[in-house]
Amino acid sequence: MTRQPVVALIGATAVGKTALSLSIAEKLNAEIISVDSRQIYRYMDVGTDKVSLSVRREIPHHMIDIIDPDEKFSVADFAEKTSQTVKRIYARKKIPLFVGGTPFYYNALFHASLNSELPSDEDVREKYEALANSQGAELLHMKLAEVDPPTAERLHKNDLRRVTRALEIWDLTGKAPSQIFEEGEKRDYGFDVLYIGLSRSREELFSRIEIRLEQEFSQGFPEEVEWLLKNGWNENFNPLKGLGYRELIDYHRKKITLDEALEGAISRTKAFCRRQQTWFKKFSPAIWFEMSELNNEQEIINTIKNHLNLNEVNK
RNA sequence: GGUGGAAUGGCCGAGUGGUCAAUGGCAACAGACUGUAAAUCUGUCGACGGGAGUCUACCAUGGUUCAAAUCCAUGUUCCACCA
Repeated sequence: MTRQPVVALIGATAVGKTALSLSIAEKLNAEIISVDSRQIYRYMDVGTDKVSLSVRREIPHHMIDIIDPDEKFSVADFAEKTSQTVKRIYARKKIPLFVGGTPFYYNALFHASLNSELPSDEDVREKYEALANSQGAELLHMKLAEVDPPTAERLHKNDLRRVTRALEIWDLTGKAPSQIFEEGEKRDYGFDVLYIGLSRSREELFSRIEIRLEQEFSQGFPEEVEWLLKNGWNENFNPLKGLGYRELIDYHRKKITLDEALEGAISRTKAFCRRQQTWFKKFSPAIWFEMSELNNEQEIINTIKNHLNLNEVNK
């Protein structure tokens, strides 16, 4: 199978992916595919730092504004839909440029990390969640240890999310997840990625996070959340548990002040930034560029062209 | 000037004679991750050491005691109330 060479711009939140991606997309006549688990949702614009509509008219962006905050959407949905999008972009004789900070999604799309067949059922999941609520997380973990010792061993008993999901899979298939993962076929989309990693010092990243959130808070983020609440969305829907959204919901409920909300959003975003870096460290092949060094854009573009075999054409 | 209260590890804060290198939270750092992933979860967190352990620590100094973050005295700083 010949693999399709593609390029993805990765890096922690606030490193400067977006600005650079626009410039690169313009020069390469590329279309951007957002790899961002929150920009997927409509009506969440300020807090997710979406590119403006007017810019998106100039440079097409995909995987943004595709569903409402209460709709179900999984990594598998993302990977599936995205791979279709890539085909359409190529059909148009343009280049896809992946940009975003959701490592989990990259993992599914480029590293064949997902099983082809893996069922999911809301009701079954809720059954186990309810069990955990009434009987405690430990009991659930013990139950998992009975049906799938390796997975129970791997998962901490407090990690209810994963323990529940493992039991859900077992319940629906009658097989141990560990066995399915080992033997089952993986979803491979046939890409050959090169990661262009953008880096900055922690210190710099943290200060950029602060600045960005302060701006968002003064430029409509609180109002955006107020609007979402008025229209029936709340923290029961996962996307509204995101950075800043959760805090601003508390603010609108008068549980905390606006300053406290900002502070909370900042510190949670910093923690997220660290988590992203933990993932990205392991992404390969990757070439890292230090963003505080100016004028490495041409070098990045050359690297991209090289991977996509666009270089020799003009020479 | 008087009276009362408080000073704890980077920060907040619990602890009132031994089981205290000191609960908890925050921050910081490291990590896990198969359809919720901006979610969810874990570990480290006084210094030195692989560890057993050793040392230095609860404002300062002195004291009581076999033993003090905890009790006493004095001092320093801060807060509240009264003048």
